Parts: sequence; structure tokens; C-alpha cells
Amino acid sequence: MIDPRLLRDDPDRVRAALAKRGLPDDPVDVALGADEERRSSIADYERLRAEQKQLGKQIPRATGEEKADLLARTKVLAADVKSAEAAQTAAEEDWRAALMDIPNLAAEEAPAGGEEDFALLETVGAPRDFAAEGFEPRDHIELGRMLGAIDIERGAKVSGSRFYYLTGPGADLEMALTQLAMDQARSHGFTTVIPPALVRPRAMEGTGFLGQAADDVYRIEGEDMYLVGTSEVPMAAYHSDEILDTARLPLRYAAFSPCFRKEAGSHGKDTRGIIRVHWFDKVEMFVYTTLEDSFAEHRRLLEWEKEFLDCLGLAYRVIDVAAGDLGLSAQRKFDCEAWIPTQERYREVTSTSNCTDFQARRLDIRGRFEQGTAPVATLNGTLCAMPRIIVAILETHQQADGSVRIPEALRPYLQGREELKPVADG
RNA sequence: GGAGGUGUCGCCUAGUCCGGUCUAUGGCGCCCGCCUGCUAAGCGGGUUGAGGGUAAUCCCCUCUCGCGGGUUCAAAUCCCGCCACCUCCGCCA
Repeated sequence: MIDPRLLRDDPDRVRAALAKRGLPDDPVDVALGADEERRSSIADYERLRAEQKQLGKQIPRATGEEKADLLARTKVLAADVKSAEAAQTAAEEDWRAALMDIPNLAAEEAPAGGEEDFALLETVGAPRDFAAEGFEPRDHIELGRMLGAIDIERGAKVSGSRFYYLTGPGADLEMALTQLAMDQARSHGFTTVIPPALVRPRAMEGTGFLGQAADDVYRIEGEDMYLVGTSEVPMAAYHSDEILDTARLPLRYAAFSPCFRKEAGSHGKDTRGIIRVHWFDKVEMFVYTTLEDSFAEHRRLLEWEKEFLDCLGLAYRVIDVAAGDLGLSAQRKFDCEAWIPTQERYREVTSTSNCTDFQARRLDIRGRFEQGTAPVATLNGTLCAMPRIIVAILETHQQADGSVRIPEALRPYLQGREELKPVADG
């Protein structure tokens, strides 16, 4: 939710921000009108209510005819108060709904436009040249099968398309990656967390996943509960309705959780393999800090993401995501895209967003500052999304015989193994 | 899942039976001031949050006693629903 004050004081800035995302600006006028309506209904209600309280105070002291008269007047007034209150509640709801529809204002620096309009920030490492090495790389599906690491057929049999089993070295790899990621995060002062993956609507809505993105969310039938698509959801809601001690900021958490996504509207995309799946596990960084510090913190999250990719020996590039592709909550977003040899292109493996005070305002998370309380800033960043990192590792570090060299950083978590070797059919 | 209990402005707590004098009591903590050679003690004052009137630190008003409804002229207080926690029983990893 954007700052209602900003909308009232400088609506043109909000209009410009919508335009930058390629969206129409009529929500601005809707919200402004709702704000007018809201404030006049508040004034109406409060005037009636104050009168009612005044008269009510006189009743216990009054007697006889005077009392009967007061009772008659307050009885009428009570009905007026009731309808004024209902009008006020309705106006507040309309106003809030209108405000909730407006996405966060994109950063000045974020490129304008849609998905294709990202800005390339940097390229790290060079894609491996398999032609020069004299062999054709195998894709992760084939490697996963040869190594006994990924079982896509049985995943489909049991759960349907876009499901998989990680087995043997595949399962080991996920565990190792999880521990490596958690160790890295811990060393940078993060608190490790395992959050609930099932949440109430409040958490989902507060993080911005129940608007246009609702199609992608699994809901539990008859329960009013949702499966989270990322631990950003339970971690943002973690401090909801709290006033944080600003001396303790930033609060940094590294959360491991399963993630569930319907992937509605992506039919036909990435149908093979485990690039795009309905369920995966992920280690996510989540930070609460001040608005002023959030921009520097965003850069720090990006550096920690790069540190993780670097120690896995992956080639990747970093992009500054365009305004139109930011999603509802983000003010700015950086994606790291790893080179996938058999696709011969860079694919998103991590993503970090600065949501400024947008989610904090929705979830009522404030800090106590000298001037009073104010919403804090929330940021999130992927440390390790398992399937995509496993894909990148398998394809990048494969050898001609189908074995895969294990990056040194992972070896301590894989019983010292230096490579994964193909196995006979399972 | 069943039965019973509890939920008050940071923490503890009075008030709820029997509706109005609750503008919610007191203690602790915290903040400001006084006193004191310093410290402690003592004395005085302040200390939930949100919204509206306002551009506004002052001032006025409304809401806020877990949340949402209802009854009533009037609800912390009475009624209903929900949520959380505690105790016991059942079940379970």
C-alpha cells in the first residue's frame, strides 16, 4: 500500500509512476474520490457520536419529563449514529480497497517498460565452451536420470506434471545447498528460520499475492488457508501488527521453506525438466530495516546472492528489472540469471526486491522513531532456489561421460565427494 | 475432536457478578524536572496506538479493554460468533 498522504498531496507523482509501469492512471482518481468520501463520512459520524455522548451523560442525572424527553431524542440519534457509522465503515473499506490496488512506486533508477526492457548491470564469469572441449552438453533431465538424482517420470505419476523426486545425489545436493546457504547467511548475521508454509489470507494479501497474482496461489479447500509461493510471505507477516525497536534494525532472516505455485498462464513454458515446477524448496533472505537504509540493504542482498552463485562456480548476469515487471510490492528488483548451457541462455535463479514500506503498511509493521512511529521497509532476496540451482550446477559442471564435478564449496556438505557419477538404471 | 478456564493502554494488575460517576486503578519499567558533594533513596509530572478537524510540535473531537457482530438512550461490563493461550480427556508424529 502506498502512502495515503503522498496520494493526497502529490497525485501526479502516483500517476507518473503508474505510467512508468505501463498502467492506466484511473486508480488514482478512484482512490482520491474514495479519500474525500471517507473523510466526510468520518466527520459526519463523529459529529453525531459526540452529540450522542453528550446527551447520554445527562440521562442518569435527569428525572421525570426531562428524562423522558432526553430518552426520546437520544433514541432517534442512536439510529442516526448507527447509519452514519455504517456509511463510514463502507467508505473506509472502499478507500482501502482503492489504495490497495495501486502498486508500489517504482524507483527512479528502474528502467521503464516491460519484461524485455531490463537493464543489464553486469555479467560474471563466462559460459563454458563445450564445443572447444569437444563434447555436446547433456541437459539436466538426462543428467539427472543418469546420476539417479532427479526422477521426473515418477513425479508425474504420483503428483502430475511439474512434479519430481530428488533422489540419492539429487536429494543430497539439496541438503548440501541448504546447509551451504544457511551457513553463509548465518555468517553474515542472519537468523535462520523455518517458517510455516501454510498461511491465513492476511499474510498473503499483505505481501501482495492476492491481487492479480492470486491465480498462481494454491488455496486449501474449505479452510481459508493458502500454501505460500515463497517464504517471503510468512517472513513478512512474522512481525505484522508490531512496533519494532529501531535500535535493533536491520532484522535479517534466512528462511527455508517449500514453495508452491500453480504456474497458471505458463502452459507450454518450460514443460520439460525442473526449471518451472509446482513445488520446490528455497532459502530466502528477508530483511526489515528503515526506509533510508533499504536502498543500501538492497545492494547488500544482491552481493550476498552473487557470493552464493560465485562459490558454486556459475556464470551469470545481473539485470535491473523494468518497472512493468516488478510485481505489486517491489520498488526495485535485481535478478541474477545463470547461464544454462543446453538452453544457451541466461535463466533467472535468484531475485531480490526492495518493497520499501509497501508491505509494512499493509501488514502494519512500524518502527518507533524520534518523530513517532512509521512503517519500516521490507526486502527479500533468494539465496538458493533448489531446482534451478541444481539445474545450473548439473549442466555447468558436467563432464563428457555424464559425471558432474562438485563445486569445492559444496564438498564438505557432501561427505567430501568431488564428483557425482552415472549409475546403472534405477 | 470433546470439556472447562483465561485474554484490560511495554510488563504485572484493579474494574466485569449488579451497564452510566471508566476521561480505565495501582505497581514496575522508562522519560522530564526538583532535591542531593556523587550515587542510591525521596518528591512532582509524563508515559497505548490510530484517524479526523488542520499545513502544524499546541488544541479540540472520534475510535481503541483479543477480533467481529448484537442488545441498549448508553457496553471493559450483558448476549452471540470467531481467534489465541492454559488445564484435562481423546487422537497422533
